Amino acid sequence: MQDTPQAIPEIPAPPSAPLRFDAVGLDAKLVRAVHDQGYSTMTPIQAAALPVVLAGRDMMGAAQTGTGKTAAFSLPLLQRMLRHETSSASPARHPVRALILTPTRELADQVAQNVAAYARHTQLRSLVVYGGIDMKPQAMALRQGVEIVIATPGRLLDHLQARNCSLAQVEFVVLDEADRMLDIGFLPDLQRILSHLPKQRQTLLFSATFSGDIKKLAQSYLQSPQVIEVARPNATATKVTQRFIKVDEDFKHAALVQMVRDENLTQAIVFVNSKLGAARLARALERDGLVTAALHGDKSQDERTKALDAFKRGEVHLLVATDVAARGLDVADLPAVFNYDVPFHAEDYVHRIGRTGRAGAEGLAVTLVSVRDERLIGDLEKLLKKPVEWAPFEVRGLPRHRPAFEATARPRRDDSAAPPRRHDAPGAAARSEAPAWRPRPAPSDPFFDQPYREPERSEPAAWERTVDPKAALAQAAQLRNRLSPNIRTRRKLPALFVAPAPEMASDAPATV
DNA sequence: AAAAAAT
Repeated sequence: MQDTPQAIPEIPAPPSAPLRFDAVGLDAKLVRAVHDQGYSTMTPIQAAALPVVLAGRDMMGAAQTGTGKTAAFSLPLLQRMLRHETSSASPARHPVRALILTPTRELADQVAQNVAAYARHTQLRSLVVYGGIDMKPQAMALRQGVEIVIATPGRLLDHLQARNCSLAQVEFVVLDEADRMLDIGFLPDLQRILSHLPKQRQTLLFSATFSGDIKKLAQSYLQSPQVIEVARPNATATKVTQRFIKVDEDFKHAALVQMVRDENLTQAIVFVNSKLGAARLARALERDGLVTAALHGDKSQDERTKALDAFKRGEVHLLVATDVAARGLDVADLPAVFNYDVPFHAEDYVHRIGRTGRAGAEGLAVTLVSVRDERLIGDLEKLLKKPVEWAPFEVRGLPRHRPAFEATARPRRDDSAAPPRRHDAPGAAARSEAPAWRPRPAPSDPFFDQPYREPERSEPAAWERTVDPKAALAQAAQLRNRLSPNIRTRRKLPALFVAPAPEMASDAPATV
């Protein structure tokens, strides 16, 4: 492993005029496919990654979400594969030559669709492989022979064990959302997969976030990699308006509904931290006249697919999801994201809010912070390298519903001894003038006491290339605003109607 | 603390 790789290919400086796909030596078949998708000029990450991948270099690419990472690796990868394109029908002539791994099934599907679109005019075949669905069709397709496999780790290992495919001929590996793929939960599977691959190969890592630790770990899987960072690493998209509001845990539901109404939102993803929480919240929100769907790992794959498709078609107002939906998912024109819970890992915040404000569009990200979420805010500020700005917010009236679990909650063992819980009687709470959000004495609270300190940022190494973030964003915005690939016409939603609860008739804020 | 990914 070397620290200072030689023979660094020339990377184009941030182009003053956007670089066109037909002006960078890509095969005409690929250019045609790109044009079919409605693209003509490259985003900065695409312009930067292309020559590196074409030169056969390993690379680590960090770029904001929604800036075209998938095309950034698939196009040059396809280009390289085309040099040895074969049209033989024999499976032996169609070994798996490229492997793309993703952390969720939905993302695998999405990447596969993009790859297939870019490869449509070539002889190269691609296949997506993941769990939760019948293995047989996948096995048959693998045995027929495919050059490109897009997969989640578990099912791929299954196929390897069943000898449905060999990875001995793989020339290219891509880890999408690489930092997630390298985290402790995925690492064992990943290592087993990588052990099937030849040492001699090209490895590409992509993500919007790379923590320092992961960067170090990643080095051991890469050979003298080129690191490409477009915009500040770990940065959140600047087109997304971020709003943090303080709200009592019991009033989050009401706050969410109120904001959806006030902002006239047609759609939003609502992120929660647990699968059970997602299911409960989705159900509870239905009672407010909102069409919701839950998306989490306890659902069957069929349900997951249906939920996401319905949301993408615009038939669902609110998609209540766990972090299964945090990364990579491209929902066209999504106006807003809510963090009903503050994510456990700060990077996930970046990924979550990256679902909105994509392709240069405006987006709104609202994070609901209760007392129990507060300690996570510190981590977030460290990652964002600035203190969060609290937006003023008041819940008008009172929550219409008790938390869903109230109805079925079993009495606690020592229920008689326990002090009455406030959410047992939300109405009573207000009548007795209990505050919805209890402002705590800020000066004495250690959370607010800590002076904000700018985290140290090491200078990027000489071989790191940083593209001007402003130019990058402007370019991406301009590009994707004009062209809208893969955007299906959205069915018109019925006008958003949230039945006002009797308690909400009053505009008097519940806050004291 | 949680979620994801194989069944």
